[in-house]
Amino acid sequence: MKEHIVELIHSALNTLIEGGQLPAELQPRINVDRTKDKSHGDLASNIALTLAKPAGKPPRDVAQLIIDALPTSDQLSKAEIAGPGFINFFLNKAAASQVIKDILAAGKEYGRSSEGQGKKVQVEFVSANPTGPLHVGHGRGAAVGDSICRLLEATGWDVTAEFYYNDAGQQINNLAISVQSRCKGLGPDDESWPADGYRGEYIIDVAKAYMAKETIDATDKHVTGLGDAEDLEAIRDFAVAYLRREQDLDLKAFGVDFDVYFLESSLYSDGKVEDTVQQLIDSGHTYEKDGALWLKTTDFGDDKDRVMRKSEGGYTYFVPDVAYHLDKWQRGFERVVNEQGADHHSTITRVRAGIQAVSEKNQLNIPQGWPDYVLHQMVLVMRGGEEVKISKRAGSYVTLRDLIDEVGRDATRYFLAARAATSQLTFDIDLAISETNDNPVYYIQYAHARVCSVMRKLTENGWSWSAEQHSNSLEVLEEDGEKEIMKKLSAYPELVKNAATQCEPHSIANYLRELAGDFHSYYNAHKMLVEDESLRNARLSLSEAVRQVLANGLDLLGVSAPKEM
RNA sequence: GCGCCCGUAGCUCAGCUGGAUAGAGCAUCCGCCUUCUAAGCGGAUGGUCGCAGGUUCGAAUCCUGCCGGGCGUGCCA
Repeated sequence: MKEHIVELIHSALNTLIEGGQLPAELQPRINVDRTKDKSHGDLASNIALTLAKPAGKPPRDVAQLIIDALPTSDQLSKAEIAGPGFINFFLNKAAASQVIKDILAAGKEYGRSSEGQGKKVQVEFVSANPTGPLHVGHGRGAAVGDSICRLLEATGWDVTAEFYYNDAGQQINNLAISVQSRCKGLGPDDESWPADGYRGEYIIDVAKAYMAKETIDATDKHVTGLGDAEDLEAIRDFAVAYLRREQDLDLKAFGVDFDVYFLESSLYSDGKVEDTVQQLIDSGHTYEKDGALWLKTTDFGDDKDRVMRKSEGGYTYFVPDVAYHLDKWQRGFERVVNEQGADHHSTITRVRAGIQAVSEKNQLNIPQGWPDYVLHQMVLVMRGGEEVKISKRAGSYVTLRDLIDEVGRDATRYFLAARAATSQLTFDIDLAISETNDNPVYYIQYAHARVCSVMRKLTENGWSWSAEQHSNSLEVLEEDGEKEIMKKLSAYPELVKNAATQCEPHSIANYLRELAGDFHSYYNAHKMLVEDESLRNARLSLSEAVRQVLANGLDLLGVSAPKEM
């Protein structure tokens, strides 16, 4: 519909230019927007305002010229000047209600598009170290990342959801010695407790399982505890497998699936880290200093160079990360979205610098801004009116599992995805638990259930309705509430495209809240199951269209759409 | 010090590729269940869009400088 209006304006401008009423060199970008206020019609353009100066005429005069030159359209009832020079377009009934037919015909496909052209995109998210349970911050990453995957899939991308396990490095050593200490019966208060040890209670569970020789069935291997507190290697393997399994269970409970679990350790065992280091050296962007190997990240916009290989011989964390991303590129992902916590911000410049150094040398032509990053800000957890400090070492935790158990999967997912990633998020546990009924997600689900309920009542009354038969006589829909809903429904496909392009699932959440509100309001004011058959069927068509869009939108958030509540 | 993010109603947050009187939920107050699920609806109260400049016909939105908060700024990951 927007495109139609743009074409009309375009045509009008051409007419005016040909007629000499507007200067020929105009190359305006024609902007058409949905109006906020219904008195402004359905769609509006500011074209006359932007053309006023180059045309040398007052905006309202330009608007009048354009309106007079508009070709006739069978979809408009009128176009008028408003305010300083906006042109407001009013759709006629047939054009306005077309959206209902579109939705009923498309069903689950409504809002989906082929923008991505089937190209490969990888979304990496959560990527928690297997050193403890997933906490609320990981939950935010899971909710946002999974929604981004769903949005990209809905807009025609070939999506791979990937989880990167940092199962190598110092954190894992800390985990191993922490479990070992627990195996030996030590606690955090003991003198010989390791300085960097994890103090959380869950370490005791891991130690007990190891000593009891339990078998862990992880995604890709089975590990059995040896029960030997002296065998640090065995403890490490067991602990990692144990915690990976716990994380997998949490994610499953959260409704988040991954296509690929990538192990950092595989980059070492496959020689990719060594290979990457060699390529970086060959690129000429490295140097030795103070017994360490440095990458000249300043060649790529960093404010100082960074150590790649420490003087003691180990690599710093970003080196395997560079190797990992080169691997992603080689796997053919021309678009990669990394969803992670904002505390990882500093890695971006380094990873991109390493990628560019290798790309430059091997002429890989990796774009400078590749990969994309979506960084979510911290989640502040409130409990009992106080902030809960999240510290893995101190063992102070709000786990994702706690939230799912206490608040519910749907509400937790909605809550964590409904805010812009760039904003800090305050998750008030008391509020989420005690006022469950006021949670927006139930409000949206209830709207969906209400339509289902009406449909059930319909059959109880001996009436029937079907999308095929009753989506054609919609001209009886002329209440303000009905028009508002149709307008909102027609905005959905564009919303999905924007949300996918910008990686902003929260806009879907907000939209659904508004649509549900419009529907509840309408439902309360107008009876659906009226005696008048044509009005009844038209309203049912509208309701079913709302239900469909709510269901489609909730699916993008990974939230269920219940038939009854 | 430097980099990134944020600052909008009492609280939690939308709105930010500039547009018409700044929105929602919660909280507070007043109403609505013999009627398709009241997990709902209607109404009221509540805002110098952190501050100051600038660009523009037009700024919560863009630019600059301040102020305040968060996260980084490791030969930790």
